[in-house]
Amino acid sequence: MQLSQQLFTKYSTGCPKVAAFCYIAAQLHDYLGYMTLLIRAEKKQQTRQALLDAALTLMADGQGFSAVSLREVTRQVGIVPAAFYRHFPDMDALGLALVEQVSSTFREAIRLVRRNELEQYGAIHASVRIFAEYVVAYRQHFLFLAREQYGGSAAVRQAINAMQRDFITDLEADLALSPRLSHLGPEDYEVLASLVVKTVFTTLPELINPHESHQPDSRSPAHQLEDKLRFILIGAKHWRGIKARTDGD
Amino acid sequence: MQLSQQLFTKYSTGCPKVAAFCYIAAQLHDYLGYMTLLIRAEKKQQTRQALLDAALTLMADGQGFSAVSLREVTRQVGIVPAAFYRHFPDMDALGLALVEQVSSTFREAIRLVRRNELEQYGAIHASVRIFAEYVVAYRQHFLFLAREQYGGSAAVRQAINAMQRDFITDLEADLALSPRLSHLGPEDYEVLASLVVKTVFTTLPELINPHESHQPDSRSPAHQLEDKLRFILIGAKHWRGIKARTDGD
DNA sequence: TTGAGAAGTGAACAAGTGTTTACCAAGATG
DNA sequence: CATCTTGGTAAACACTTGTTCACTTCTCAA
Repeated sequence: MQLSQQLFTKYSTGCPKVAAFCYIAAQLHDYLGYMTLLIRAEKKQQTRQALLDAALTLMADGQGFSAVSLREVTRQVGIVPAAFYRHFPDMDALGLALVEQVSSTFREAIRLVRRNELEQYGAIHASVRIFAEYVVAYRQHFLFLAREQYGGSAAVRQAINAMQRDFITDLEADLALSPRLSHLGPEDYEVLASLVVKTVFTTLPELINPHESHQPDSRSPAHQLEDKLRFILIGAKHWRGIKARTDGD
Repeated sequence: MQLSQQLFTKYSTGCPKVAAFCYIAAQLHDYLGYMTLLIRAEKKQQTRQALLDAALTLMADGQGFSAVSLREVTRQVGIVPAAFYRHFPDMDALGLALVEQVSSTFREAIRLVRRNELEQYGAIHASVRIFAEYVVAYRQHFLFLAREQYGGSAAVRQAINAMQRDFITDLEADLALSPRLSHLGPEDYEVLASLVVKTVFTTLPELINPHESHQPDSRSPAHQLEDKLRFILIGAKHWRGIKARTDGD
């Protein structure tokens, strides 16, 4: 590392014993934990990430993002409140960074589900299972998403909504390619995609806390989500356009 | 009113003139504005209601319930912070009272929709229209519901979830009576009811703020909700039980 | 090697918060 | 009539909050 070499060259004065000592000291220095070994840019980003994680952790106790104070976050990270401003101008800015980060893990989840769909097309069961596992693995991220989609901070809320709309648009394009749904009109795709995405979003809390909202006599949250998507897609398959309005449902 | 009658009987000593005067005085008393005319119990309840309304009003500016402070609420009502404790032990208690109140206006909305359903069965269009109008009329209530269903206060969140489950149970029983859906299993009813209720809940923000989340090129929120419910119910009609799982959707 | 720049410090600031206490005026009650 | 009850008051309490400022280190590059 750079630091160890600096130390090494700084104190090596020709004396081989001192040189050897310095070498060992430098080696030691290299393994003393991140606070001492990182170059500035890395260290800064690490602190920034620690701030983001701290915010998520504090939210996990049940409170919303807007109830998490700047000081709490810095306290959790172990820096002084003023240092916060070296990374974000605002708690809102931190919230937006959080949205960005969380939305990318959501995208990754979708990518995983899609890859599965390509292998064995149409398996809702497998898709939901993969998605549910991913949600559990990234609990905090999805908890943030679920809680703040209608939450207190207007900026965060809007950002999440924008992200959701992106997902809807993507899914819309996807659905339009399906030969099974070629009988739908362009506006039907949009509504259908919105329905699917919002159904997934509302199921997030149940997927995250299966114990909290799950009654023993009913199906598991993942199983319920499966069935819900099935209801929707069967409905789409039998959709007959504008006429269905008076079909009697 | 009770007070006027009290006054009337209290000072009516047999003399007709006094009786007449007291009657007029009592009448006058009834119309002198709420600060001076109410008996204690009524006045207390009125202040209590003012506290509840104030909380809703403060939330309408965009912040979540848990971000509304006790002092803000009392300030808005015009009483001193300490007086809050004459009505609620806690802000959480106020939140729970709010849930109760809001849930009863939701019940009223459902009652209206149901009555319409009886008149002309199966008209999703009319049902959604009635519901949407009601939502707009009681903006603040439904905003509270939409925002706090996953919001910051754990107590409020749980109360709303319990309420939602009640709705789901009711709808479940309703669906089970429909001859069009007699091919569904008992667990299917539950999932279907949950899907419908949650779809309605997630659409609340769009119904409340049509301008905020509505893109000009797509259908109106109410129209979208109609179509979503139609997708779901058509799916239910063509549901073929457990076999549908491998039907290829 | 020196100097600029930036992450983090520590103390101070004016607000705002929830809660408690003693007190008052007025309705309810005997 | 006097007495108790109670909704509301005023002031104080011990905190916490966001933001600022001058400061110390320590990096990195010239």
